[in-house]
Amino acid sequence: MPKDKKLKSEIGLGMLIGQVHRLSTKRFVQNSHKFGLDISLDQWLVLGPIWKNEGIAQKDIAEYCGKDKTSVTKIINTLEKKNLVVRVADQIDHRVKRVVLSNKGKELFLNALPVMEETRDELRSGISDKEIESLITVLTKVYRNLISN
Amino acid sequence: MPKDKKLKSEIGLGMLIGQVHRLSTKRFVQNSHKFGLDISLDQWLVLGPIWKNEGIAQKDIAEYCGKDKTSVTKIINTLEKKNLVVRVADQIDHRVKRVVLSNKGKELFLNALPVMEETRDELRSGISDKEIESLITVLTKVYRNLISN
DNA sequence: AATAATTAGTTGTACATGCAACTATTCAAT
DNA sequence: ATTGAATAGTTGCATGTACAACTAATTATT
Repeated sequence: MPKDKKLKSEIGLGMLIGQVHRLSTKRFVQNSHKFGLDISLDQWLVLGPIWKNEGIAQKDIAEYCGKDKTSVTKIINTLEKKNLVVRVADQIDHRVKRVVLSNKGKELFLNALPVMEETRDELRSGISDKEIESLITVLTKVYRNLISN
Repeated sequence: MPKDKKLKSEIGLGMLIGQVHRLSTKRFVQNSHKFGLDISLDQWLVLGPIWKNEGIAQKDIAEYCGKDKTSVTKIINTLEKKNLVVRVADQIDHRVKRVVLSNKGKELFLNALPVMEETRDELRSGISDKEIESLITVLTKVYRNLISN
């Protein structure tokens, strides 16, 4: 029996989004293993803003990723345990901690780019740019409905 | 600064899906509190097939919800702690456990229907049926790309 | 300057997911 | 009938999220 049997009957939108989210994070990890790496999608997402903005504060990482500050704290704990990033206390404002990539972190980030691309291509396989665009457009509307608390 | 500032710049599709997923599960819980209930979206999702099919086996719940069997085990643990469901060993096949709603569980399920509807309406606010339909169509294609292991 | 409010980050708890390894039961093969 | 494979479910571990309560540092108020 095909795995998508249930899909033929009505799957709620919320459930569909949940499935796609879960499966795509899973696929990313699997692909990272295929490339000999070991990084989760969320770790990658947190690494991104640090790459783009060396010494970014955790608060800004959270905003950038749309994650809770506690989630960011814990993901950075993990990244620090893996020696991918380092926390540096801000000299002026002693509350903020600035996060910097180690050499290992930089290397991993670059090596993970193809993982991202492959996962992206797999997701979009057989789907036209136009469809993806409309998907993003509507999903963005849903997103806007949700962020207005 | 508006919360959706970052959206103006390019947000990856994967990230967008993650945000929508996280925010909608959050919203569901918030709405359940507004209705004086205390249930998570995933607990609700697991309750659904049990409602439709009294005495369903955990394996079938997992398939129905698209969840891992271990996730189902743990969610049912939670539901059982809350006295919403009961596990009953199958008389014929001693491996399978059949799950049944308690009266409290049935009551909660019915009371949570409006929570579902409200959350659904909030998600879809200002979005046409046609757009939602196209969203589901494309998202289903992505889903199909992902389930083919 | 002293008090109060805000802000950045952490910690603990509860919940959800995925993987691997495990138990127990049933089914298949010879 | 016995051995071996498959199946249903559980457990332990690592990861991620949300909320509340907390610390420490900064800013605002008076």
